[in-house]
Amino acid sequence: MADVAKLAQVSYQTVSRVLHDSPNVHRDTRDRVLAAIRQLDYRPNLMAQALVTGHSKTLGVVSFDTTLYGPASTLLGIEQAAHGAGYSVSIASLQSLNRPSMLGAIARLQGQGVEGIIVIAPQKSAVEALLHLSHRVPLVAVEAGPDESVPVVAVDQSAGAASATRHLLDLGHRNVWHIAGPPDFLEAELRISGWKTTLKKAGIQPPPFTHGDWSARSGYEIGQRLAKNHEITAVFVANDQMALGLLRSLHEAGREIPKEISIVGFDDIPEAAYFTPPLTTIRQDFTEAGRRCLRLLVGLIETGEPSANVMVAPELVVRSSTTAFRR
Amino acid sequence: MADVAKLAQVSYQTVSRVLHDSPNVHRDTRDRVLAAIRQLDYRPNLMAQALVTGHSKTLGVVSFDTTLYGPASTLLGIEQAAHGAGYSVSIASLQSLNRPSMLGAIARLQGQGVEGIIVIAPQKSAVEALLHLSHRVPLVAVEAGPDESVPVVAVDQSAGAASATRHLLDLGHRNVWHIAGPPDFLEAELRISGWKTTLKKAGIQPPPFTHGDWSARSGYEIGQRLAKNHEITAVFVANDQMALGLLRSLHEAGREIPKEISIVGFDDIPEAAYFTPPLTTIRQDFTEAGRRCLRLLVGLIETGEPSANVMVAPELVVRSSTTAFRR
DNA sequence: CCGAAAATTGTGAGCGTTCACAATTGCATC
DNA sequence: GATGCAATTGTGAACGCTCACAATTTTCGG
Repeated sequence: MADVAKLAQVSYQTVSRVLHDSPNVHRDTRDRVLAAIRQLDYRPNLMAQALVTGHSKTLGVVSFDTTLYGPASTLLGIEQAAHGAGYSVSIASLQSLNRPSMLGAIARLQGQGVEGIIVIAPQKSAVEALLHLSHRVPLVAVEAGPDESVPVVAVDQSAGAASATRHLLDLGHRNVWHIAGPPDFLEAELRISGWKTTLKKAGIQPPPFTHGDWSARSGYEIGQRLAKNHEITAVFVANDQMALGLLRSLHEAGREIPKEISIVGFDDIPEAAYFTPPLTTIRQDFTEAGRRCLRLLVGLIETGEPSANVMVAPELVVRSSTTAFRR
Repeated sequence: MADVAKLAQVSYQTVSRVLHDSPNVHRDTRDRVLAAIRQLDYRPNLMAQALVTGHSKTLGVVSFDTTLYGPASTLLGIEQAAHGAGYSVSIASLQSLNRPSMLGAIARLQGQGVEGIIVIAPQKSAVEALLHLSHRVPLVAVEAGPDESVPVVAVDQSAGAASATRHLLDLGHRNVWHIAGPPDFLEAELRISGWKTTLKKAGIQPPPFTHGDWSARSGYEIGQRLAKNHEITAVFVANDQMALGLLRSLHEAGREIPKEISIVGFDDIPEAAYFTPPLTTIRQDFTEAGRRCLRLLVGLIETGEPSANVMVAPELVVRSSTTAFRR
């Protein structure tokens, strides 16, 4: 900066003024400084800036497995929105889901001087760890349930599950079976409850269900068991990958989809439309959720405290894996 | 830090010494300082540290679409390895693939004070933009081809394509068709050349091929055309998503897989084993590639200049989408 | 053409840390 | 008991920037 000042024959302060386009600097001076900046290809040192102002303009994202479509898309949404809002994004991925790991990741980010943190880790154990934070940082969580202490952006899982179930019921199915996500996941729980509630409202006793682990493999294995039960005409699966596995095991068992069994997934991953058969599913707009998260967090940072939790509505996408039940 | 010094009745310098466990500090003093640090829950300000040392211990990752399985896994590998090496990771995603966008992302990261940058953007246009960097930063690219000017970590695409093709040939197929990736992608090009070379070596004239865009949709559309050609008995598809689309269109056209047509994909995404039928494919270890990248970059940063490019070997995974050709 | 307000520019200090020294202490040696 | 050397601790300056204020110049009503 001193070099620029020298070249433009002004003080370093004036350079700083030009950089922040403060109003009280003469046109000529500004032009001279700007020229010097360009000539020297000067770029302000953000670290120094952050040191003195106390604002790093950096956000942290803690996540568990960014390999999955959902978290990856959310991260993308966050990054894009952050860039738009003038923030940069630092990531810290969790190796395991215990409290020390979560606290460690957050501490790491704080040490880096982030101004706020977004947590993408929808496991109950992860959310619980958030309640034991010593240092107060602005923090927003994705899909962390309606907890009082942490602001949250979430897709309305329960509504999504309900509309999946209702869709199947509307098609004439007498009952809807369910393959759930892992018990530790809030989303899994909410989808179970949306499914159960819808069935009960229709006067139907929810059949037993099994927990998968989100993977196609687990859907496949659970499917092998379900395939033996010839009462089943409709299954709501808690995510598209497990639905894929289910599709495969039913196919192997010689059951025709959707003629014999209708299936609804959840997420609408890009591949879902090309499964055999194309999967009816519930679309979640992960990227939008990421953007909302960011807006919430920036609000928290810049205006102070409060902000209402945000709910993103999911949407039923009907394809060929569901059809009317003919007795 | 001053507070800690006061509480421990030493100078700030001594606190700094304890923090960096320099050898020449008395046991008692060290204990006193450590106690003070704990009592005040003091954490050094990394920004200040970075400002004075010039080392931010931060790396940047530029990527185009972290929503895809490959880049997402690579990013995960990078982050984990970075954490292990004491670096943190900042991300910048490209909105589009032109040079200004790439240069902007890099500039943004540099402004943040990153010590090195990893680029995950295997498009030719992206790689080309890297050659026009003004500021010299340690930089490593993933899958950027054997370019002289940028160190690269890559999976041996050509070898992977060759082993896919050879596998099909070994099964007795007289020819192997190909669905390629988008022309702008180096990986797509290398897979084409691996495929062509293998065919030619076997004395076979490579049939015409089509470019898809990696998506299941494009595989589906190309498949609809291929389905009409009854000469085809084997197809090597440049990625698993397009293979999924192909599977679907062939299925719709009533062609049986693998009885009538054998198919090999590329990537081995987690879902590939549960396609109908389970997909024979070439596994790439993206996470490992990410780790290697990081090692390369840290080497570049810490030791100075050189370091050989790294090749990661892909691996053929045989499942049920391929079978011996019976004339 | 004077004085005051406005516009423009410059100066000193400090953000939290490390570096390069300088200063002090302890302890064994002669 | 003086001498020297290692071990330990402290001091000033600097990293690149912004803040608060002071100093200077310009502008303009009367």
